[in-house]
Amino acid sequence: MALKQIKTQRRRLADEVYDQLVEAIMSRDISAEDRLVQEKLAAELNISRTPVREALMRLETEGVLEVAASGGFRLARMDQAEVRQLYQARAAIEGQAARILAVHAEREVLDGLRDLIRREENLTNPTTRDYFVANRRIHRAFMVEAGNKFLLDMFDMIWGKAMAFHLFSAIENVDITMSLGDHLTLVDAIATGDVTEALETFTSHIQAGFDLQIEGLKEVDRD
Amino acid sequence: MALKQIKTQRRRLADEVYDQLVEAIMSRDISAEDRLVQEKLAAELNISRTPVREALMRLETEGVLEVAASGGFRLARMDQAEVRQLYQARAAIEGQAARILAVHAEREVLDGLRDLIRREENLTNPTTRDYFVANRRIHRAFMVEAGNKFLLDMFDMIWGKAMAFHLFSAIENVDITMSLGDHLTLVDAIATGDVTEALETFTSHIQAGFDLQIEGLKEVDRD
DNA sequence: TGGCCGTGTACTGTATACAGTATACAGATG
DNA sequence: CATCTGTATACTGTATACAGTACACGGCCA
Repeated sequence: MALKQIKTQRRRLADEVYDQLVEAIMSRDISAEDRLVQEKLAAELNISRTPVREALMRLETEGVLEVAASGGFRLARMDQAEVRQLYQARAAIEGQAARILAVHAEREVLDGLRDLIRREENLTNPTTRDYFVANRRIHRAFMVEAGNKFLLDMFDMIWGKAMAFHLFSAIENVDITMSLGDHLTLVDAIATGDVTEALETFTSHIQAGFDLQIEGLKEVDRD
Repeated sequence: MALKQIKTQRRRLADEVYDQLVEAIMSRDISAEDRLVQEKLAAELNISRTPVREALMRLETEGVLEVAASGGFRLARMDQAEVRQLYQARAAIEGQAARILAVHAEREVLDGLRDLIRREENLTNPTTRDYFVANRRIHRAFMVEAGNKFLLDMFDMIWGKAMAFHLFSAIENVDITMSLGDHLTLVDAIATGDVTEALETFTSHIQAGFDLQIEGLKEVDRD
């Protein structure tokens, strides 16, 4: 008898609030101007302030939110210098994962990655958000296979921030298909087993994403 | 009239609790067997459970604590595989900082780092903890100079975990002086301006730390 | 004596109450 | 009319109260 363990994962209300906030941020229901106030949110969700407070503070330590001048929280802002830093950090994390994979990855793992990429990139008429989600899934798959939980944590943290700023998603104004298809070459680079090759390929893929990003930001500024 | 700005840094009780817990963990006042219970801690500190709870949960998300089976929190455990992963992550972060520094660092910055290293390494009869603190200060200085706040955050997170496990401190049973003096060569590697050279030097320095660590863990196990 | 079951207890999560603080606004004063 | 000051209020941080849950322990039965 092999029953599946009932996930007794302690599910706290704060987690629920957290998820809802993330969802709301991603779908732009929460804009940069909105002020998030504990009491108001609590009333809206029909729960007490305590779990709301916890979720907000968590998002704050993650750098997604920041305390507004006159109380409450606001979406954190990121200038171009910080965006560059975020991409640098991303390169560090994902580059390391690539190195690990180049040394350890077996054929089946790589094939699995290829399958996933083909599936995820098969988007019909995708929105920016669809692209962001697919892109994240693909990149995250590499991290998971690298099998380092700390790197994975950091990946999630970075992409969490990116989510808040609608980054890494190749802005609406730029042709996002440019980046698609490129992911398979990442797998190829790993398959060579050459650590430097893998690192370089990942780094330049991410660099290309950064360039797209900057391009997109410029377009937005032009409005 | 130039009055000094009163530090309006919102200081929450939770921060105070957090600091005290970190301090207690570092000085081994909290051992792996201890169970941290909100109510007890609150009573001991003579405050309410709320800020205690916040501090504990923060340490949990940072991976320093974990929920104990029968309620309360306990120091998280780390097996050798995880230690290896932590060092891998460390190499990713600090290696990237080294690359950045190799490209950008000016002479004065490097001289400043050399000064700091000489000061910090000048330990008379150091305890393991002294060594840990000095080591962290040195490595953190590199990160600060690299000027990437995300990498710095991750550095702090990694070393926070390390603190909880008394890692990175070159275990008592191993000659810690082996690692001292090595730090100056890190600066030299950066000074060459060669990105690969800088990365390699940092990586192998960290690798050496890992080897020492494993050595130390074996010694402990032998008891 | 060993296993099982019910009850007590210890601890958590959530709600609410209270007090302090910073901001905003209105009124006063030159 | 502009600037300063006092007061209201909006929001937070902390304390406390309440209810649910999971574990442990002791008693009961085989």
